[in-house]
Amino acid sequence: MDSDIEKKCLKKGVRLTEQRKLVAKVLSESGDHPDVDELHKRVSKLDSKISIATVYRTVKLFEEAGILAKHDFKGNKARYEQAPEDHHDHLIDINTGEITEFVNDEIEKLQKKVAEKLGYKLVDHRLELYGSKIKK
Amino acid sequence: MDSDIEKKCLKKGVRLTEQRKLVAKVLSESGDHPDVDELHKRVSKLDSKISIATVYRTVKLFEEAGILAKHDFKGNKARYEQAPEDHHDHLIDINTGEITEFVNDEIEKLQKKVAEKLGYKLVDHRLELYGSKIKK
DNA sequence: ATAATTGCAAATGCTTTGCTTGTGA
DNA sequence: TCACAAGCAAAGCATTTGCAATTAT
Repeated sequence: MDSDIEKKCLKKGVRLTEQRKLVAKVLSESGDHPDVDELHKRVSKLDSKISIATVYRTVKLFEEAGILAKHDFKGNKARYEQAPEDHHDHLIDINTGEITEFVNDEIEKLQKKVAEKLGYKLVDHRLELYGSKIKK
Repeated sequence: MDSDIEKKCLKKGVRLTEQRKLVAKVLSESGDHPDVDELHKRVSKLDSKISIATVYRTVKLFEEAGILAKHDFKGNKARYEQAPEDHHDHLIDINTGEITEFVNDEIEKLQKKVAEKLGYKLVDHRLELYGSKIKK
């Protein structure tokens, strides 16, 4: 029943407390990209006493350990998702907020190329598409 | 001596006050991407009485009028630049914070294609590269 | 045992806002 | 003139932090 996240904590030497296990559990069962408030709400159903400060501390810790990915989409508060095996980017529906993940190797390669042409080693990047659904 | 920004204000019916003119002037003379604090500092040299609230209100107004572009790069406060004629993206030096602008039509096209394949009309996007300088 | 973690509330940092006075068209 | 803008200080919002009590290893 241990989540992937718990395994990663052990590997990284992150102490596993009851609260951290719950945050890990909720996040590994979330298919979406909740913000801290939403995360706190979900975890509170399992432990009504957990404080939001702990949730903040936990996601920060997990993010620094490479266990979670943090996203600051335009106009929103920070959202989190379990750090994916394989990199992906996001398309955000500007009307509903719905998030779709996508991968495009060609864009990835071009980014690297652009950085190198400018004399940089590409260390990180952010690619977000904002769009509205085409009705058919 | 009127800046481009002043002309745009007239065209958009934005009332031109002394303070707004100064913010416009400073921004059109800035080659970089200052945050509000920095902008306030620069404008204060021309009018020591201008309040930072006015600077905040002005950049928001200008942004909504399409006169300025706002950027929220990772881990930083909001930065502004004069809205460019021709679209460009940014590469941020993770060591120095230095920002380099770039254009890559191929990436632009691919983004549109990706969005369409997912059933969306691309309305906006954000592409930021984070890198470290390659010494040679 | 004891160093790390929690909960709480207070503090922070950036940004916005209410209100009174000042001002551009 | 008079609707709108500026200045100031107070409020807001997401996030962080100090501290005393609790807990994992």
